[in-house]
Amino acid sequence: MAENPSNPGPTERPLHFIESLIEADNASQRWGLADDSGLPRVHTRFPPEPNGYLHIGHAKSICLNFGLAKKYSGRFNLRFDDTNPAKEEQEYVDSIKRDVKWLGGDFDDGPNAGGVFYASNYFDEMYEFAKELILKGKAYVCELSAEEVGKRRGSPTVPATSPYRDRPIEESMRLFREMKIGRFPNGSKTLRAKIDLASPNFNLRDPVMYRIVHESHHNTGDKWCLYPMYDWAHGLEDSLEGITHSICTLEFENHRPLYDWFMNSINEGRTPDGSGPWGRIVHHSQQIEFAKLQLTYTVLSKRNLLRMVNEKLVRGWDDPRMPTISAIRRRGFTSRAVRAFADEVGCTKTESVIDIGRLENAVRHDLNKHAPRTMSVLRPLKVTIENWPEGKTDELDFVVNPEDPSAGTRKVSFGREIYIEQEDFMETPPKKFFRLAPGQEVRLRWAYFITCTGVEKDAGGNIVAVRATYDPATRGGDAPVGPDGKPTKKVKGTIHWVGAHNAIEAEVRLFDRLFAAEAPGERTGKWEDDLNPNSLEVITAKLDPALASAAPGDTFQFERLGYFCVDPDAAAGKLVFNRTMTLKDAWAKEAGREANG
RNA sequence: UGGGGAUUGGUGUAACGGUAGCACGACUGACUCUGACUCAGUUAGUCUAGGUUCAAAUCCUAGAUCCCCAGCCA
Repeated sequence: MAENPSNPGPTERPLHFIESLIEADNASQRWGLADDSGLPRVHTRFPPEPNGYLHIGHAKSICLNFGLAKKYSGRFNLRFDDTNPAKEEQEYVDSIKRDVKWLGGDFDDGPNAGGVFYASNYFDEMYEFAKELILKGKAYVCELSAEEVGKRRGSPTVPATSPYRDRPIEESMRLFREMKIGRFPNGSKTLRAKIDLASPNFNLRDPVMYRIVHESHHNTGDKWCLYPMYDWAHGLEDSLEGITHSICTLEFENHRPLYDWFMNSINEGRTPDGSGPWGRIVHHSQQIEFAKLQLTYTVLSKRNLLRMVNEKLVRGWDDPRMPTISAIRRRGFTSRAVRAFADEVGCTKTESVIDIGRLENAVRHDLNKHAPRTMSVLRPLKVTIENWPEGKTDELDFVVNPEDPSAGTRKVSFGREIYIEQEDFMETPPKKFFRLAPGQEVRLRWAYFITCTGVEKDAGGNIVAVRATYDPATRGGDAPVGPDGKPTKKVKGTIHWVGAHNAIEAEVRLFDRLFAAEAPGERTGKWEDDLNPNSLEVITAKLDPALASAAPGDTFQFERLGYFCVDPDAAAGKLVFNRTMTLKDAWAKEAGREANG
């Protein structure tokens, strides 16, 4: 993760609203001082439910939460909010840990590590707190079925009802204990908070705190058949971990009154020194909501991503076309680029949709600085240099990364037969086409100037090969210098090439956006209708032989084409590359303009 | 027809009663052995209507539009 020291890093940007809030808290020492650093306490967390793979939207949250801990010398926890055994799996726990770590969220290592936690490890404490609420007359066991509760829910102006609301405390206590030891079937009873059945905020209409689920849990096994609901559990998790700023997305704004009600109810009757019947006051974190990330040309919901995987619309969770963290990692995005992107798009309460181009640019920007270059040809066209001797080769210097002088140079081998890109040749070129054409001279990068002398076609009239002559005075790609010290000739175009005598072949997977519409599903109501049929093209390319030793995950720029990385599918003797991202292409734009008049 | 939020160029995002700024995109141009990168310039905005004020994106009033909420999901 070492940044180039010559890179000044991200420029100063103004504080966003959460940072302002934290700085105000720090100034007033609202959360006290940390024992180790003596600095104002800042403790954040990322609390995923392990029921799916993390995606780029989660990345924004991870970068936000970890970034705040880092910025204010605080701590960052990874916490699995695993309160629903029916949906959660160990596979997801493992993938989430890997993805958070990859993004730089160092939850268990380094100065900001807070640790990894599981809501399910707090079930005993939560159970005790629940009994306290029953004792305080703030919770009761309800025997309405889910269906009946629905019917009795009321409307914005009509209150809800429950016939069990005023049952004696002792009775609720007895039933709650019996719920815990498995005496009742699923759905037969719940523990409900006694708040306000007439509240216009439905979350306060006596919400369920516990439901009975006879199902094995990935962490606690069969110890429990009683599972806490999100609203009840979440504030307690934050409290137990000493979280200062409990950051979540906008849809939880309506839940904040409930979050606070639970904490205030627990603290009712508690004292700072623990005197009195209920003990010491517990920590009450502040919930803060921000707008989650939305992207053009992208579907970002766990439910729909799961469908894409299950219905085999993609090859899996880590199909490089997916917006999951594991997919973009496989595709070759760097976590550095994702972090820069997350920082650039900011953090507000405005629900905005970010142009996917911003993410793509962040990746280009990062890889431009770091990716070694190669010359590789995706769609080969053979060129024979007629005035180059048969069998002779020439070893020429190639600059590994012009953006990074320390990367140095290496050799590339030139010969009588080479491959160039099909689209770098036109028999009848338009005006601003600076590449190879009959009678037209171009530079072969780092090699020689060549002039096209002829075209070979098959019976169908398709171009199958090209003939050319080279200028021996241009070795290395430099035009000869005249007596005045100036180049004697200039060419407008420089194209890449690879020697036919030593090129290696590899599978290359060309990805395009998974969706062809800016807002998938907007047109017909079904995002499936906007799937891009051309989101994957697999070709066999002619590569720079230096790539023969590349290992999975290695990233390169194929000059003039884009960034490519080795896919894990690669095996000994069988290279597979993913196209991470194309380069910007001003010529494509120009050519498109000409085509459209 | 209840409650909770939001609204500034094409897209994001600042400005917290005192010159509407920045980034991305787009468009020009410069540079270039990657039609890349980089650099310079241009473009374009305060949801609407009233009001307060010397002065309003900011304060007040009324309205408009969009998002969230009636899971024993999170």
